[in-house]
Amino acid sequence: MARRTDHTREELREMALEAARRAVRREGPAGLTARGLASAIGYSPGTLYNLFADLDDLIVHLNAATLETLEGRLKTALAQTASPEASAAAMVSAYVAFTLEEKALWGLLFEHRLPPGRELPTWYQQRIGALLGMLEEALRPFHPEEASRALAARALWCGVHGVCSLAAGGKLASVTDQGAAEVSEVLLKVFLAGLEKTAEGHH
Amino acid sequence: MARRTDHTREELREMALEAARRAVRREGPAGLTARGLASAIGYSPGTLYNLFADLDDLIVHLNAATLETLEGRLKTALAQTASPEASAAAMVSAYVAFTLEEKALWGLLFEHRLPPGRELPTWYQQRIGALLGMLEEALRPFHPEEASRALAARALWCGVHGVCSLAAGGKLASVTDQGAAEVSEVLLKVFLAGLEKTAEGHH
DNA sequence: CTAGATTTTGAACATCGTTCAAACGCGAGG
DNA sequence: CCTCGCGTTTGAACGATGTTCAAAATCTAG
Repeated sequence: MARRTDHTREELREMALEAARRAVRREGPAGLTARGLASAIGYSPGTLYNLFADLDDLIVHLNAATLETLEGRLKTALAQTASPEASAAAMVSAYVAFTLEEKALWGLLFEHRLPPGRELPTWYQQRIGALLGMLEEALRPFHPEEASRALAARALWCGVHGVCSLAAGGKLASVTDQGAAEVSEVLLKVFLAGLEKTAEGHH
Repeated sequence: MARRTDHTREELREMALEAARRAVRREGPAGLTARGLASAIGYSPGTLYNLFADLDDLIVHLNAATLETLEGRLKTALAQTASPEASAAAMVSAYVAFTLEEKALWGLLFEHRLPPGRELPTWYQQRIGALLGMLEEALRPFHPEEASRALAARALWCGVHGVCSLAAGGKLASVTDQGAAEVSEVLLKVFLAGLEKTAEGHH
């Protein structure tokens, strides 16, 4: 048993990741089992360990793909807008929409913890940084000061992330899932209003 | 072996929860094992299942205690302030401080997911509602309109929660942990400024 | 066609949550 | 003071988990 030419190594990795995606979507993170994934792609558990160091490594790659998808969504959302207000609103609503659409994958992306001692790859952190950069750019018209804009962007992004985090976990209690859009919209509007006000104050 | 009078049932539950606390603090959620907890309190694994339905049930009770502690922190923070600005700031900084102080417990509180089908107890949701109520009350001077204040409070709380969530997970990237305080402070200030501005606009 | 290189396997190990019949110790009734 | 019974505690057992690795199987080069 050693079918060499059934699939490329890269194909196998992709198949495993897709199987993982399906499992997470269907049963949550608990559905991610080595044996389950292996049988889903028609291989034995041991083969998975030729493709990835271990399940944590597989999850990191899955998360990277999710992050890439999210990045794409934000980019297209941004491309279809004209005014600065619309850009910011589009980014936020795209972020929220993606979260609600892919609750489980999004949850895995931000809640997966590596065992202590292991660090996230640097390109991973860089991707998150890129997301922040996009938001920071969208915030430029509202906050001309170069120095503190990064901090403001980070604050706003954290805020929206918090809404998504609670919504995805079903911990917004009495608020429906639809409510996540409303809450984030309020957060954005009030925050932008605050930015403008403080900008006025500095002139 | 059936030492009846060693400890009350309630004492046992408390011992188990305290052992769980220590384990989570030391090794994260992964450190929570039935056998580990049992040996930590000097009993056998089976005994744990006389005290709690299962590990998920134990975690829910642990989270309830954590939530209670957090609630207490916010209350005392609130009691030591005079002005509305100080109240809001005190609540936010108390929330952030608790998060950084108890990263693992806080993470367990918000990131633990029950297996699908099981719901969180209602008193649990009510406690979260109480937290929101405190913040909403602190926001009263900034946002007189009764109707939308709840939404504003929720939005702000989600925002602060997002900062904490990313900070506790070490996903604020280049920002140090100390940065969580700064980010949340910016979020609060800008948000409050925005609230005042919109309030002005409505009169 | 053969031999070397590589991929794949699946049994094995340790550990996990959870169950439950049996063993045990304490308090009440004689 | 003894005994009986009830409730507590145990720990072996079961199924499932992640992970390893020697052996088996297949492909490719010569």
